[in-house]
Amino acid sequence: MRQKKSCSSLLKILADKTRLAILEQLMEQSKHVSDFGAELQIEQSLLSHHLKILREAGLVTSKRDGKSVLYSIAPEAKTSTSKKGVNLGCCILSFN
Amino acid sequence: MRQKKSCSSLLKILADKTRLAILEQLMEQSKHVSDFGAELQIEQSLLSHHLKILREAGLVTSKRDGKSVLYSIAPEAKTSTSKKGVNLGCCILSFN
DNA sequence: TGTTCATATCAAAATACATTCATGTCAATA
DNA sequence: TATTGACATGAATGTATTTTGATATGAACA
Repeated sequence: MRQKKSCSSLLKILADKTRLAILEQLMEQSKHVSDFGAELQIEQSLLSHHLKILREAGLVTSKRDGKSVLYSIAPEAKTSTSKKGVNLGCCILSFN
Repeated sequence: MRQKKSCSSLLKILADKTRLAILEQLMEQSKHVSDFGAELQIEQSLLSHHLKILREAGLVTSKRDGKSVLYSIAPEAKTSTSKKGVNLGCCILSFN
């Protein structure tokens, strides 16, 4: 996480249709950028832009894998519970 | 709740410094509008605007009480757990 | 090394959201 | 019933965020 963020600004990062969908997919499993496409149906550059926001907030990590890049939920953002969730530090979100 | 909202738009409602502070205060106890003032330090009309957004999202309820209006966390937004939290329907937020 | 595939970046345009200010409503009470 | 206190509303403005489109980078491979 580049800099300490307030809880409201962390929530702002989740408060977007696309980014929430990305996180939901990543909670299932790590994915390459091109794998998001099908469900998200957005432009490549927009997807990349949203991934950057998630990366800079420390919610996801990326790792080059040949020509592609593999994205995962950041370890610090993972929840201890078995339910799907995101740990923002200031609060924990649990999805149904 | 006036209309069904997506999870991201519900999160958007929490993703604001002022509204989050309002909810945090209401998680402690119900309050009259004038009681928020001290900690929030915002104009009366702005506070009122934010309360309206929370009301229309179904997160808080209001009830006239003489000259004042009493605000509370909406029953449906309450969490069953003892910890401080908000139930958005699509997900539950738990604060530390 | 030149080309292609996969992804990232940048700046501009579009859209959405927060804030302000003026005014309106509603209940209490003089 | 006129006034005041407490809050709500609406329109205009300011500010932030999202989206687009053009271009750049980096790895693989011919």
